[in-house]
Amino acid sequence: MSRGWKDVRDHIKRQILNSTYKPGDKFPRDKDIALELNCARSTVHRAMRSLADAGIVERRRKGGTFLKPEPVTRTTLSIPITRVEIEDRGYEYRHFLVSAKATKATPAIATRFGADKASRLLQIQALHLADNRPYVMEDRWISLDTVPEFVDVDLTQISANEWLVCNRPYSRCDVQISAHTITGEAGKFLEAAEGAATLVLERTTWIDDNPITHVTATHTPGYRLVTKG
Amino acid sequence: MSRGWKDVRDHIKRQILNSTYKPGDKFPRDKDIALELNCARSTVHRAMRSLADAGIVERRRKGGTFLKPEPVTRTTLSIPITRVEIEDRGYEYRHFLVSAKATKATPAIATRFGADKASRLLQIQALHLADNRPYVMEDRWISLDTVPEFVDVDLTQISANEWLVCNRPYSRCDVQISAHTITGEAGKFLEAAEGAATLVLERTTWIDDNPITHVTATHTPGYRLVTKG
DNA sequence: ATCTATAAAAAGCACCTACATAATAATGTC
DNA sequence: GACATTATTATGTAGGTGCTTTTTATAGAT
Repeated sequence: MSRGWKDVRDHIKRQILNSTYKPGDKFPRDKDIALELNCARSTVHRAMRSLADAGIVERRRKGGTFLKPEPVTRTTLSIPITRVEIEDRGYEYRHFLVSAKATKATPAIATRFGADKASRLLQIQALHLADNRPYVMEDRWISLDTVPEFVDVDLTQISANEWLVCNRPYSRCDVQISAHTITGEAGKFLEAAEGAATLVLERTTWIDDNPITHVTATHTPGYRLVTKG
Repeated sequence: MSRGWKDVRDHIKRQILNSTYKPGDKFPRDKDIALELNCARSTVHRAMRSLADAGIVERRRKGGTFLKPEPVTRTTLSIPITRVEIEDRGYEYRHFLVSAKATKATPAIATRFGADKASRLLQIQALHLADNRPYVMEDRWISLDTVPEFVDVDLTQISANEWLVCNRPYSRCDVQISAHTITGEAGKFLEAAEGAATLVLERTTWIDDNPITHVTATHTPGYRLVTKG
């Protein structure tokens, strides 16, 4: 009947499309689907897992496989190192360290990192430039408890962004995206008109339960974030 | 040595962490890693594929497996049906059809859909409300060539958003995120102050090579998009 | 009736074999 | 030397077997 796991996946997708299964419905057991399509259970398993990864289907041991009650659009956002992002667009990259100082956590940071883990912090402000024009301004907090060796990094040579991404793989990353009108200081550094809309990305990364860093990246007006999925 | 594919994955992750492999480096063949870790090639394959899916590693037939030259933060964005998003936040959902008319494609839409596929279009503007307060305004184009049955949908009963997501699974979806200051008409419907910053999500969905719909969703000021990964 | 232990069911995983596919390297031809 | 052909190689996939894990359902004990 069908040949590869992608065919099986597409077959099931098609059934979802023409309402053979409706949201919340239970699918037959992998074994039975395999029997029906004349393939191995592992092939159905592979197809179902890909559908589960895509958020289309939900699988539970013993329970079986269900069509997700409410379809969700799931897409992948790729955030490269800022230098790479700029160079990929064909611009010359430069970065500029605005300030770096050890400070006490603001309540917002303390909450985000966990009250007990927000000691020994470094706050860094930096500007990334594309062809000498402002591209993104970042306001970053770094946990020196988690990354003590960061104090030895020469931030005139490498940006905190690049050093951390390259040297501190993380196990978890939260991202928040919002829009703001530009405020005084950021506007000055970004050379943007007062009141312009900017896209702001906030990222927090963790290694196990230890916070590595939290960045608020304010982009120049007109910036677009593109995803593929 | 190791037991499951997750152990193999974590073993490799650990090696990446402590610079056993540096960006751009080539990994041994799956077979050799399997030999070294005393497990089956398929187990290594499973682990490597998960690392490839996560964007950490790159695999090429014949070529082998490489550590991605430039680490990329990859995160997943989930966009539920607007009704569900609003109800999940504990608000009462309502939607309001502003306008629906058959019109000619703008150059922007023609480019996006493909010049030859931008005939027979429907343009819809709708407002989604949470507890009777504006939540998001959508400006949508629908290809009636791809979705002819859409003309029979009663948009006072169900939003175009929900009908399409539930009835027209797509094979591809592009998302673009940007920030804009609110303009006259959208500002009126969203009851937002002139000049406020709004997060704008543009989505285009396709079934094979046929465009289904393109939406520009303008959110109320203060909206935050959250991802987990 | 309520809680608890046990059994059963379905997905998940590990391992194996065999073959397919695609990209590269080596070779031959002009 | 430039180009086409062929061989090689590492990943990708299909199929099969047998076991594990988790969760549900059931039977038993109080």
